[in-house]
Amino acid sequence: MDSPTTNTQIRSQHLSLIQQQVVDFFVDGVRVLGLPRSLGEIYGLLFISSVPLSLDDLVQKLGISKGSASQGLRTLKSLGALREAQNMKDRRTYYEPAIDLKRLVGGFIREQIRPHLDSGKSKLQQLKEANPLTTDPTEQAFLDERIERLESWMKRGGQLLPILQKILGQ
Amino acid sequence: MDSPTTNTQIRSQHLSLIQQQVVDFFVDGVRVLGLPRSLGEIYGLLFISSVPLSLDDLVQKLGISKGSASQGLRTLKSLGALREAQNMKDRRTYYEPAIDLKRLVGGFIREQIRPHLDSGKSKLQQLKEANPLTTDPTEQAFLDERIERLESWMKRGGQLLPILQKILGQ
DNA sequence: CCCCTTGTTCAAAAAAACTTGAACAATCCT
DNA sequence: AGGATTGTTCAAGTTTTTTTGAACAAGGGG
Repeated sequence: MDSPTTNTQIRSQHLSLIQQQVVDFFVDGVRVLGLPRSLGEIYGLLFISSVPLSLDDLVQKLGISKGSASQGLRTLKSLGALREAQNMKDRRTYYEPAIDLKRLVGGFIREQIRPHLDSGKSKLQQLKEANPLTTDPTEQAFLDERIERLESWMKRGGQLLPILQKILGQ
Repeated sequence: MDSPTTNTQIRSQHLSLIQQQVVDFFVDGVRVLGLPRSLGEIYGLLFISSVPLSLDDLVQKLGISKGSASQGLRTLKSLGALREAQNMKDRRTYYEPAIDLKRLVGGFIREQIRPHLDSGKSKLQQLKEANPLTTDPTEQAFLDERIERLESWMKRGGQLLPILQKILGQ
């Protein structure tokens, strides 16, 4: 609910201007999607790094806590937004961003949208079952009409997702 | 970032079961869209009311404050999600929900998505201008490639919106 | 005019969301 | 095994967002 000009204060001295700008860009981006800023910071920095980064790299360069970095990485993993790069020298895990839109959009839909759509559908189902039949006929007709409209909205939402993926996925 | 099973406690004794369920449904719905719950409550109650409601009706039935109702109505107006019904008897304003998806989706895109897309595009522009040319050639090529990718994402986002509206609008 | 009703504003309170950091687990290395 | 390194967990702290409510504007109507 805040404006897109809301600003982003810098929490780290360790980033170049370009890195800082890209991180900001993604911080805004994830905010639109309703995800916490740390996800945007992490993904943004990975996105603009030519080499994979470890958890510690993220902590140091972004100035965030280990806890945040760990949880952020976990969420990004679950969204399919990262790859683990194979660790050569040391036993740390290094991360690279997934950069194909299809994968990113797919993960977001799977993790963030589908569950809500599904829970919506089940609520709607309950709602239909609870619809009482006790009001007067005009009111009843009104309720039925509105509930039907909700169903049609949900159905359309369901149809939309595959189309979305198709359009955005290459 | 919370699960779809997060629950919604009832703040009002004045709603029928079906009304309560529809309100809940929309509370969840607006949450997905990143809007405050009061918007969902207000829109939900209007949606399932066969007669237009006034600000005071909303305050009483939903058990929310006048301030919340007033601001919620304002935001819903700006989203094109309401109509003001013409007040016959008294001088209150009565509200009805806009129920065609095209209008709702259009308003949401106009008010919530476009501004972010635009601000993203301008950030990206700045970013291109700031791109330093001071790093080594390999790194430079990498940065250019990534920035180009961001541009292509934004472009695709821009193309998507009209398609979305087309699909959802009837 | 003055009062009463309706609605808006915005600072402060409350709630929700996110981040931190210290304790803990897991695993590697000698 | 013991110590060191890497990563996870989660209660408590912080920040952000939302809601409240009291003061205020607007506009009848008597």
